[in-house]
Amino acid sequence: MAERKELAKTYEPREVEDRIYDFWTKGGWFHAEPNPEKEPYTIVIPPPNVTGQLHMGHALDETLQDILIRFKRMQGYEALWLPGTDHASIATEAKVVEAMRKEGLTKEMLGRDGFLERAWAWKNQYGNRIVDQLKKLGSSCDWERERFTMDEGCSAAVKEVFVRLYEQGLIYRGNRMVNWCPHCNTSISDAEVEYEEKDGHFWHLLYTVKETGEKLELATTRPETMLGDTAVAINAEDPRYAHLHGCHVILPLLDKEIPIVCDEHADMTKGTGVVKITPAHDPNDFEVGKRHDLPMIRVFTYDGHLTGAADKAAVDELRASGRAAVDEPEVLDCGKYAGMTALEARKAILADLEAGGYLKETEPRKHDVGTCYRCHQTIEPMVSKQWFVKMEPLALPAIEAVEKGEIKFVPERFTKNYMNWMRGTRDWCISRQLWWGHQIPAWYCADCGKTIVAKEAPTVCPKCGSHALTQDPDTLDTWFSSALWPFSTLGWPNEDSEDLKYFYPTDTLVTGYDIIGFWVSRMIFSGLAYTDKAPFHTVLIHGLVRDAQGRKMSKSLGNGIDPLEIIDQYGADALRFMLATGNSPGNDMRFMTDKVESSRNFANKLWNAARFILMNIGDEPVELSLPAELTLEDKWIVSRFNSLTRAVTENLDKYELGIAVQKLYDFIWDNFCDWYIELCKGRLQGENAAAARQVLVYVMTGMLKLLHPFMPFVTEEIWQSLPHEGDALMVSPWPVYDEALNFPSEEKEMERIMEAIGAIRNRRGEMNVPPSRKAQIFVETAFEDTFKKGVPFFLRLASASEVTVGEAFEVDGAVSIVTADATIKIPMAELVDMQAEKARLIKEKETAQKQLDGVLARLANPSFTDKAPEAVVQTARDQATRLQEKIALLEQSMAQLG
RNA sequence: GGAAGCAUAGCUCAGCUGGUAGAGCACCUGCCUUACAAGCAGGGGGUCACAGGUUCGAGCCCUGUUGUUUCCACCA
Repeated sequence: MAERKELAKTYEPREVEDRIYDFWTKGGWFHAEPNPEKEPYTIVIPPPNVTGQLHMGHALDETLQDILIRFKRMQGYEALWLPGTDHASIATEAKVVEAMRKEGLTKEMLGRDGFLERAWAWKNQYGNRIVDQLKKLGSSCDWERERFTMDEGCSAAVKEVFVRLYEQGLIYRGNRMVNWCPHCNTSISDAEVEYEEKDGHFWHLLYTVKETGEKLELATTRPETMLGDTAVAINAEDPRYAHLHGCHVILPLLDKEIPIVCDEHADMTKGTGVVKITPAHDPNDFEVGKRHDLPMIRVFTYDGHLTGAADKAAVDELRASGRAAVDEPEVLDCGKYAGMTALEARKAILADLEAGGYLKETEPRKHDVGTCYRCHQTIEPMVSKQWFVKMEPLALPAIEAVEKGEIKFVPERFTKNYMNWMRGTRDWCISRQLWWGHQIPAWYCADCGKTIVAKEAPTVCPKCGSHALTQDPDTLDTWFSSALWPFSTLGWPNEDSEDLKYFYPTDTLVTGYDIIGFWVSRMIFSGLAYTDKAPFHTVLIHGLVRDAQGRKMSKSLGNGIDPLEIIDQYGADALRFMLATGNSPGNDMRFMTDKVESSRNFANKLWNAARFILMNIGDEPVELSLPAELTLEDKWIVSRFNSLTRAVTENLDKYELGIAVQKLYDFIWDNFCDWYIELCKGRLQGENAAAARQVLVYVMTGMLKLLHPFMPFVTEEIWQSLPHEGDALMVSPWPVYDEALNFPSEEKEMERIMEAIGAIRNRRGEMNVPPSRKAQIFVETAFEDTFKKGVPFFLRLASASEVTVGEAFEVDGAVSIVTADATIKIPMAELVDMQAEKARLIKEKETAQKQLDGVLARLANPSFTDKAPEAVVQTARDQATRLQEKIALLEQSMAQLG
């Protein structure tokens, strides 16, 4: 048994948390190893951005994971919580570029190697910050296994997957419509585009039909793309334009002839039914262009300016050399507009259109604009040569696995969310024009144009023998490596890895609903495709932590609350408890300081209960088992605790963490502190103190265990101070329900006494009698044995000076208090207004009568007694009996008052 | 346009497979009762958004309505 310590007067988390965390780490209890004696339980952390800072969303996510991991660890599983960080390509690169900008440096000035050196230095400087912050929360991660998405193992996995998919034809490179962010200077995937409503305009333009000379009106929100128009489209069914089939229009400003095509994309009901077609800069137009074999003309450079002579020359040269892809778009020399930004070009082009009489009208209009999820700049749809993952063959098994129940979402409704995403997903653009990330393992031969995809850099072109090979400069989407996280961190692609064999597939994935599409879905199809197994069986989805007004916490609003400040002020346990309480799975929650405060108060309550026990233990040795003889109140609390054990365990198994923690809170505060400790106080002064101490320690220890996953620090600290077996609470065995400790009849008896005490307190309160005014009480009851056992409790908890239990008493000038099991008479003549007393009894009888009528009405209904379950009917009968007894007792009291 | 969530006490939210409404905070009353005033005892306060339906019985299931939030798609 370890040495016991004195506990400070109030719980001071700041003095406890770091010390306890250190103690756990030194104990090595966070570490997991393949162990054939035990069942594994594995969670991989959703890796936070390596240069990020801990925010409330992380705090919630980590808290839930730590609760599950600590619970399973105590249950005897080999519990592994595998931590790590994500390289977060765009976010990190942007930060590094920004820092460089302040020094007057650009990426180009440093070159790729120089830039990467700085990026790694940045990562090494800030990468540990988030890890340290996770520790502050109490996260019991296996830090010996910490991983990074760009470390050697994860990089090997990335290359392996890329090469495999390429060989299977599931990765291809081509000119496709992508979302181009001119600010981040890279393509981004469809999932990374966020739509925001912005004020814009609808410009109505007039194009002249070559054959008929008539003006054709069409509307556009992006006039700056018109230089790249290669057709206008009408609907074949549209009677207004039937006569124009096969005709042409003259494109203003360029004075160029382009065809009128019939295409279903032209919607007769929208606008004038005529739509301009810019295949290189609009996703729909791209499709129209393909259907009608229209030329694609690019008018934007990749950094968002209009193209000029040099841009055109570069592509023309590529074409002349024969190395251009067949689908390489043409580039226009935009002449006077060349070099303008999209916005400048829009102004200039509109001015010229107006001057030429081509602008009919400008209509203000709100519309949704695609923006980059990182920088929120308007994205330009653009045809660009990128790498893509062919999604359909990968999505099908991923849909099936969820349909078959191999993977379950909790709550279940998020399955639909996932399915929608999976079914609707288009090919995934995975190349990014960034340097921070996994460089694409593809090399191009300068001499013959051959593409070589390999895990190792080739030295010679297998087709022509040339040595002029250059690697694709692009890197992969961050989510490409995150998708492999559940197995790349466990040793994959090495199939013989002991860790992989033992810990994979993992068990539970805990994450927010906002990244089901980004991440969860991609891990699922990746796991199925490369390991043949679903990477986890359960996805526990939680909501967002919002601010007190219900708004999303964001940097721009400045309404974010720093979890570290909350921890500093209230303690990690209070924060964790608050995040786990009063919230059902998948729902958003609001962050409110008073909720943290009340959690902090709860930690302090527990702390003081422990102080009380320690004070009473003193230097006495205490047996850790239950005493042989249990009193009524002992059996009551032990039995209640036994049920609590089952309820908490069941709810944790169902991922109902909020319900589990609520039950714990109620038991600890109400049953244990407010009742059991008070019930014990008398006994602790007497001869039977040892047994009471034993029960107190027994129940307290059990509560600490059940509460430990939620509030690890304070529970460990208390446990260490109490008599205990073993090294640490965090690795002590989880309590198990024991039928031998179930005492329903004692629970019932105790409740009779507690109800009577409550009724007395209530009456005294209503009559404003201070507790110091003790009074004699007479208990008339049919349960004499029970109430005789309760005598000491009445003395202590019901301000009784003397208690007499019997069948009937004649007491003059008494207040009558009636429960279902007893009538309590308190002679307090000087305090009693007999008229008021009588009125009160009448009112109470009326209330009881009303309730009784309701119950009797139900029982009188034959369809109720026939159809309702027997237990429900029986409850109603019992209720009726109790109410009848109560009414009888009330009548008796009224008769005595006269 | 498609889908989903939410609507319960003054506020923030629980209420798991239908059995007759709970907590925290706030409010009112009385208490420093030797673990805790970050506390103790007691109290007031709810047509469970609205309208129908199923059922012996609905906060919970079904349909519709309103308000609100979110996701996805589209918007020339």
